[in-house]
Amino acid sequence: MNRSKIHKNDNAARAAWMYYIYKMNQDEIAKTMGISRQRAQRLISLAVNENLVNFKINHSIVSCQELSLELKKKFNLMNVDVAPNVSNKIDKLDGIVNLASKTIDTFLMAKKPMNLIFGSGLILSKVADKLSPVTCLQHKIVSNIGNHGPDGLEPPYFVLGRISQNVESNFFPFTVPIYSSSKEVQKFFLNYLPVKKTIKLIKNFDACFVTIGGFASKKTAGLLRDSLIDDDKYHLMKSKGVVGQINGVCFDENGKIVKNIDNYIPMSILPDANSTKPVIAFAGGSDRVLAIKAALNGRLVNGLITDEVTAEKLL
Amino acid sequence: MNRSKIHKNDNAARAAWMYYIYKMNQDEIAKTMGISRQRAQRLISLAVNENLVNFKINHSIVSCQELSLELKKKFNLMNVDVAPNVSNKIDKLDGIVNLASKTIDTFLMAKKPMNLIFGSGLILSKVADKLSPVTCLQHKIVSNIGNHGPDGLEPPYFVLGRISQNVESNFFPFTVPIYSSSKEVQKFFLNYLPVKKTIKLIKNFDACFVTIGGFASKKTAGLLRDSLIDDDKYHLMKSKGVVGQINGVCFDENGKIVKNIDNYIPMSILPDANSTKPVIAFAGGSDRVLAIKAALNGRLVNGLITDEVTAEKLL
DNA sequence: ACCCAGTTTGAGTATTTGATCGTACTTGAG
DNA sequence: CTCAAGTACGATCAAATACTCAAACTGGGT
Repeated sequence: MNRSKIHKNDNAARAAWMYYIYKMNQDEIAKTMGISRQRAQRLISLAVNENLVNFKINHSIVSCQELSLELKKKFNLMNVDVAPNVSNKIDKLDGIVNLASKTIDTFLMAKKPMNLIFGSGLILSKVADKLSPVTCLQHKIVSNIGNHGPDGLEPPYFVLGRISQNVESNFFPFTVPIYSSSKEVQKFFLNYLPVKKTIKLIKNFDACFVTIGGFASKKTAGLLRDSLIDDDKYHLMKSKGVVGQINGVCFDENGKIVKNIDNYIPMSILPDANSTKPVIAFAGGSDRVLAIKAALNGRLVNGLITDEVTAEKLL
Repeated sequence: MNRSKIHKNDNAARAAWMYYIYKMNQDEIAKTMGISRQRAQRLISLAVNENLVNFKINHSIVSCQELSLELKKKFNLMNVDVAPNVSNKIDKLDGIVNLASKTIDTFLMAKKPMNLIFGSGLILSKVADKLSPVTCLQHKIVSNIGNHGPDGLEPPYFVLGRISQNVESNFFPFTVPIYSSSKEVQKFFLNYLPVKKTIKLIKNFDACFVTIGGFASKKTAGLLRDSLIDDDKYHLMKSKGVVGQINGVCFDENGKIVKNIDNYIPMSILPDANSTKPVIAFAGGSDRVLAIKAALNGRLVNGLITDEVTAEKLL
């Protein structure tokens, strides 16, 4: 962040204080700051867009709270949050994203140094964009999914880069392919010193955040949609019982990892099932219910942030 | 909170979600919830009034942060927060109140059971009104200032009662007069079993929140204004070097407690000076600078939440 | 069943906010 | 220094939001 941006954000934050805390209107703010009303308006909306303002709803809506308690009990989870649902016109993910970013914010605020592991996925990248700007040099922020696809391309949702837009910390990308097609390539990377060091960080994680990808149909399978795999591989995987994936690691309806898929060796290092450290999934949508349920049953994750409709379907 | 209020708040929270998180407008919200637009508007403003919505500004305004660091250093404090200043038309206390309520919220959210001690004063009572509604039966919320004035009246800012409007917890009022005019009365209360028990809780505090009252002039001296003392006593106190008070306990410019004021034995139990536990004062206003400085110098408190102008004057 | 006091409701209206657009200013390359 | 591209600005207008008030609805008491 450069000096002028800090200065601008400073003014934006001040305007936001006046607007949201002191409940002044834009005219008054403009007068106090000696600027035009429009400028005040723009500062306020800048503050909101830059995530300088956080809206937190304190009241746990009864139905959401009930759902979250039931989910906690049924799947023996540490951490469940359910965002209330809304008309289907609105992107449901916004609610999950909001709760998720708050959860991550609290981890980032912690004084105790931690290794925080981030996977990949649409929701996670949206969450990354919504994190509050903070400096937390005490932590290490590590990716546990490769940073290039089969053809060398950056994968569609490169979460670490987005986090670093808002958060000042120490970032460790995972410099391997998302999956490798041969044991030789896999072996090379696993023995490559920088990678070995990152893997050590990942294995010593304090909290891990992932999304869960569905596999129900061609349209809803993220791996396929993002051209990380082709049609043939998709069908092969389906025939082996794959119902979902986390970071490209595929699992069946019991949440057991499906290995031995020809030419597909996912390189992501996931926490072991039944971890005692928080492994929190952000996921929702009816096309993912099966995948989420499988991941919970297999105890691949022990925390979930989802939306009301998905929560109901999981029960 | 009765059932119908919970139900109403539920709807209010839902509307607030849609408004502040999903960024829907009132028309859309009304349609989704099947209510009129006006009703949607009322639900949103209800949510705000009932503190169901929290506005948090993430960006630490550079000048405020600098002030807070300087204060921390100069007075060797654990905890300083400075609210940005604003036109003098607006009540400056709002900023302090906002930061203060957030600080207290985090204490209330803590899982670890604590004895949280609350004093008295205008700011504290405003803070109490702004606390987020939570249930925290793990804590004990204790008053360390008497609950009746010299003539038996409830003192003007009865903080505990206000807290209990928002917070579900275990409350322990301090059932003594604010001050007693004779050693006999003092003795009686100090030996009265229920009071003894409360004193034990107070002495075992985990965090203590107070305001600092000024003494600069007749108009600004809270004790006098609230008719807890009369003119004669005010002048007597001034002549003994009193510059401020916390919970009615008077101190001089070095923060030393002034005792031996005829017929005035304050009954409040304050933490010892130099406490290692957080003792946080919420105070601002130019008429209190002297009092605040004295309290900080005497290490009667080790944390301060104030506003920009006051912070500057303290340095 | 009826009444009354206190709420709640929605239509109408005033105020506030957000978006558009042409102009002015800033910046950086040549 | 000049020009082009991009950015910021404020006037104006459309949209959204907050307020007011009279009518309708409560529900507790007779």
